[in-house]
Amino acid sequence: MKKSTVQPINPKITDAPRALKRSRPVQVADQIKRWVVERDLRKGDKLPNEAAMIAQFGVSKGTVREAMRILEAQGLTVTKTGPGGGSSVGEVSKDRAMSLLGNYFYFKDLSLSDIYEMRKLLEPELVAKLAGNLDAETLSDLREMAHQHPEPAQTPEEEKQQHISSLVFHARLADAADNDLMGFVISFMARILSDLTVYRRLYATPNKELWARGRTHQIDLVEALEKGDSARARAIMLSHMEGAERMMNVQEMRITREFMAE
Amino acid sequence: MKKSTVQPINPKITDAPRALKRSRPVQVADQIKRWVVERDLRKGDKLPNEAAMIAQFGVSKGTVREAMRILEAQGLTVTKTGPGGGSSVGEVSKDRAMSLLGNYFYFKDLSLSDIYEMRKLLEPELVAKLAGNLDAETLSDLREMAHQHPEPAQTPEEEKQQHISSLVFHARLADAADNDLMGFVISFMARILSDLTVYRRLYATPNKELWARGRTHQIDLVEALEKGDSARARAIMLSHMEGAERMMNVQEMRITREFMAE
DNA sequence: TAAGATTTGTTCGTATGTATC
DNA sequence: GGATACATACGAACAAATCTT
Repeated sequence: MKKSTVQPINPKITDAPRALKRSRPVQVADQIKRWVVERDLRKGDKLPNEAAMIAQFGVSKGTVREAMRILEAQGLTVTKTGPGGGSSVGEVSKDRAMSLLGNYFYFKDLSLSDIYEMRKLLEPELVAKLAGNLDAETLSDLREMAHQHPEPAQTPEEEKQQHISSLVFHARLADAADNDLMGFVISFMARILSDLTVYRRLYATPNKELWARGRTHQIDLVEALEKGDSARARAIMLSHMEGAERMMNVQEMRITREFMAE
Repeated sequence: MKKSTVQPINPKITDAPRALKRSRPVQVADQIKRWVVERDLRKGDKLPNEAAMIAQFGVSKGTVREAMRILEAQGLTVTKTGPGGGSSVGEVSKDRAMSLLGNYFYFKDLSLSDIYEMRKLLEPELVAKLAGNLDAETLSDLREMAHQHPEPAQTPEEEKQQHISSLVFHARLADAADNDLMGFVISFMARILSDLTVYRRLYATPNKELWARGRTHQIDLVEALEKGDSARARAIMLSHMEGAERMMNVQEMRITREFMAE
């Protein structure tokens, strides 16, 4: 087990006496954030333009621009040129949130078993909840994906492609969750797995048995979901996770050595 | 259940034909990221200084500075002034990663039951794994926290403080996890809960029974962890989660209406 | 302590690009 | 197409922080 220090949970309470020197642009960015929160601005709402901010904060154009870059980089604002342009509030996209979080794990060397431990806990529960509650469109999407690869992969490239398809299948399920937090975590794991650089080692030898089992699992799962059979859906997913994990558990995995943030 | 479109999982594959106009600073920031990844630079490693980048990329000083702000905002670099200063690679802190992810959920209106659903799945498993595997220091920290509030809260303010202490207890457990992903998710949930703005409603009426139960749970849990009794640790945690959830399940929760990112 | 060197931080003026009307 | 309103980018100068001697 890991030794670690107690993490401050709520900066507003525990970080009180810190008085770090924050550069002017960061201060401005913070003020703008506060401004947005105070007025409870939402997705499309516009911020003052450059000139107004220069006047408002008493800083130069360059400083304001740096501040806006900070907010943009965090996905909080978008900026357009031209008349009627300027900056406006923009909700953080799921994709960007995953990229930003991916940067954190870039330095962490997650193991495959870490990820599969989480998947085994979350994904069976997810499908159990989904059973009987999916709309027709989602079900037909899933069914289509399940039947997408009627033949075992012939080449490593095909094998890789099939694996990614499988992860898309899981992400589609995650998107159907009404629990946004659970959906995000599951999607994030699918994305990490699909970003692996070790494809070649993991999927170098097309594996007929794995292909057959994965395909059967998906088809059976869709059926259980449609019929509203929670217990069966859960069991299928757990079995699928265990199988996939067993197949990979020898490999040491490393997160894609690539910053994922846009 | 929610309708939603299929999310592209791997931008490198699915986003191929996008050719968004990226501003100069963003392009520069991306190039620097690639540069870092290619050379596999790590935590302290230094980047070229402003002057060198200006020459390297053929852009102005302002552009380089905006690029550096982008990287800083994502937690990827740190910059210092003075001789021997400049920018260097800096691993994304857990705290910042939580803030950035918090920005995503700012717009999402997570419900309390969403969070407790996840907590019930993850935290019992966490303590089951931890049982018998904690070092003496962590155990003594936990024991101390468990005994920290010998008396029930007298005021709403005390109540709030006790609740936060309890969340610190959970975060401390999360930090002891050897699964970084699981640890992060659990810590993140603790942070969201401690950032709630609805404190007054949730903890307005000091609740003796809740206090007694929470305290007993913590003390019993530490004992089970020390003795290596996985099953008991799991059961205690599950019971604790269920109790806490039941107490709160009437309330509609909203994420702190405050951008959390630094 | 003080001076000097180095590197980022900030400002201002000007010019250019871009979208809307 | 032209005018307008905005962001984008450049370059030169000076300010501030921090290290070294």
